[in-house]
Amino acid sequence: MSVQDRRARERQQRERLIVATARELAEAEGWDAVTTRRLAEAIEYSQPVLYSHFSGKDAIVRAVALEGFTQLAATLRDARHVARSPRPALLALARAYLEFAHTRPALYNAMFTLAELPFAQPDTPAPLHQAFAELRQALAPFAPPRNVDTLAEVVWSALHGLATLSRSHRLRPDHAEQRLALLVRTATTSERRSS
Amino acid sequence: MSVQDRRARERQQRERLIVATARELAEAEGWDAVTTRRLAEAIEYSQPVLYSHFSGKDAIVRAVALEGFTQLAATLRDARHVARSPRPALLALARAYLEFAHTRPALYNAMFTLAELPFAQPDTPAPLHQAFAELRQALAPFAPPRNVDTLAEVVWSALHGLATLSRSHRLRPDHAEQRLALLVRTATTSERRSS
DNA sequence: CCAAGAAATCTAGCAGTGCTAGATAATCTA
DNA sequence: TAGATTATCTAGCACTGCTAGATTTCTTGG
Repeated sequence: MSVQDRRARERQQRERLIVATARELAEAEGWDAVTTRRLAEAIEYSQPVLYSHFSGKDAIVRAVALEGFTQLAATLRDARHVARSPRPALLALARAYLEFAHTRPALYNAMFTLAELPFAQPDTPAPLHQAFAELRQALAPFAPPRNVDTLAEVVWSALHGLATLSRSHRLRPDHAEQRLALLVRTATTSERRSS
Repeated sequence: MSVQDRRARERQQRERLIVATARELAEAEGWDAVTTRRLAEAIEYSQPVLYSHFSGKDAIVRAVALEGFTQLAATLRDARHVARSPRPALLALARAYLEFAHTRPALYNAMFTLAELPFAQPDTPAPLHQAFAELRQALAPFAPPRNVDTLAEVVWSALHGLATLSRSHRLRPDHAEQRLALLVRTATTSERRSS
């Protein structure tokens, strides 16, 4: 059985190579540059090899997106943990979110517009749930327990909207900090836990 | 000179036909179905005719998007005017925005993810400015004059985020009303004009 | 160590895409 | 009505995602 083990290991490694290469190519030249031919050439295999790992190009994008959610979750966790009190923690998390979207636009795009990954559903992949959980945690001190999820969804929507709209040049570029401050202020003052 | 006038008129009419057909095809079967061939066939002309009106497919999508912003602005204005006091007006506007995005997903997609239309810039097309102005008006009673634009940008981001995330099944489907209520509540209570 | 079987990989091609050069048809002017 | 201008189409290019069938590589029993 050792032969099959080795083969499985090599397959897995090559699969990781495909996903990593797709991500790098997208981050370097945009998703338009990620064609099956270019991707195959970059990993030094022929096109059909891609289809022995993934059902199609969509599935590759989805894999990149999933990887992105793992990274985003880690980024948010780190940001949340540097601050000690709840409000600075939320501010740091929000800032980290927007910076993630801004510095890795291709990856963010895969996560939110290219790939179709169900979220609020039973079969939600773990990384997605985890990223949302970070936001939820950061907001818990500011909402009555029953409403934390709703607040998290709204704040997440706001962050996502800020990220995408500012990316498409639809928000004033020099007011990012004001928007962030306003968002955190409203999210933390309107729904006090004690209410 | 009457001949040229008639020709210009016919050209303009055909251009409108192209844009309308593109929109209808997209709303009926999604943007993937809007290929230059199918579009040409639908307007009963050959492909190159499209390129005598538009520089490429992108420009057609952009025209559809622009038309969409005109409609959105009108929808928001109507919603805002049915209510008499500021808060119900904002609630109605927000609801109308989300309903617009929900009932016309292809059009909304063209407006916000497919087409590249600069916004917060000197050469922003009028319909875009107008749609934003409606939101601005609805929020004016709830923010100090200096911050209206910032508040409008954040609320718009939240609405856009709610629209796109719920469309990709990343928000709990049965909590749309709670999210809307929470958004309006926070937007209207945190930044009182008198502050 | 070698031949047969199995597994992995590649070559070549399909149907579709956006877009365009050059030929053809329709229209207007004199 | 002939010539010039304008409008339109046919045919094709280079690209896309994807796949059937040939080919090579590896594994294993004798």
